[in-house]
Amino acid sequence: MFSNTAKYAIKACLFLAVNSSEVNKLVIKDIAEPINVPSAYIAKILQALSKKDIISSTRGPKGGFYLTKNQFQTNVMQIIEAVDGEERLNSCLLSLEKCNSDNPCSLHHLVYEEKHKIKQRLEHTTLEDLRKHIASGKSILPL
Amino acid sequence: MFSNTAKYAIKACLFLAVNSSEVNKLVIKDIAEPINVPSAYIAKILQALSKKDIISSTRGPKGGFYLTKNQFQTNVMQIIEAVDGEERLNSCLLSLEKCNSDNPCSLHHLVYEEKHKIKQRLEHTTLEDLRKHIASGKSILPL
DNA sequence: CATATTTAAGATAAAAATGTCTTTTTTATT
DNA sequence: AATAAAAAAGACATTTTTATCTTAAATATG
Repeated sequence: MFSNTAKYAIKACLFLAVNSSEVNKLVIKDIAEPINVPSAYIAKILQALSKKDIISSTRGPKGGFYLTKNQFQTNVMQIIEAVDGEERLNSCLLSLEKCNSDNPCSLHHLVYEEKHKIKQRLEHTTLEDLRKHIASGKSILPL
Repeated sequence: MFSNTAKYAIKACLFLAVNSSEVNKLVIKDIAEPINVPSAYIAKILQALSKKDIISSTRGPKGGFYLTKNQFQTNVMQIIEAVDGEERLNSCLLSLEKCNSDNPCSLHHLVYEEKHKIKQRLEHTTLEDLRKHIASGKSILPL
């Protein structure tokens, strides 16, 4: 479905959404530990996310990672695609080059509809949505 | 979702379902080429599937791989689990150890229902079902 | 301006997944 | 019995993913 790296990326963004702001930046170590991802590795991922403008960072003392107001509106799919690329999530279950409803592979009908729904949900769910969800106790943060 | 190896395994089983029988065994080369998987690699996968009794094989001249009548009733999930293990498909999207509806990770509600449906379908779809589906032109074999 | 703190960048390493090659075992056929 | 055809088994190689380490650049603060 998606890579470990994508999971890590989502975890980190979510952690930022809950715990950071432009005036409360978080240093790598303070992200890596609670989300339980090796810090040198999450550093690389954050770097990539920052390059793609999904999160923000500033260097030096008092620096760190954080989300701008706009970045709270990033949806989960954007995070996944930023690290995994478009291909991965859209590829056919049997790796048929051109698998679609007109030319379906043998598993197409088993998953198409649900996969589509999941994708829609990921696209329509923003970090802010998830943050609220956690704030109201509907899901848990422990990562 | 699942590994490349699992895709290959499904392709190979499906190809056997359509093209082989106890009296018409297929040699590795005749499976590898049409499904477009390196023959030494699919050989290893077939070996593993055979060990788990998902497909059958006999050695020597006139030998090869095939499905017994019972084996046509194998469902897709069984094939996936045979090569990927139970863990992979069931693991939480954010790798929470114990993620369930009582203790949901932040993405749980976005995917749970659909993922469950997909799993059910994979469990309820047998090679024989897929074979019929292809025979009646509802999906295509080219793999 | 010097220093300390922090991310950025780049190089390297380890592990896992994918792929290949060689030898052994089984078995049908002559 | 000898031979040839096939899978089984095991060793090895490559690629991709995951992880680490080191150095450079930026920046706040005294």
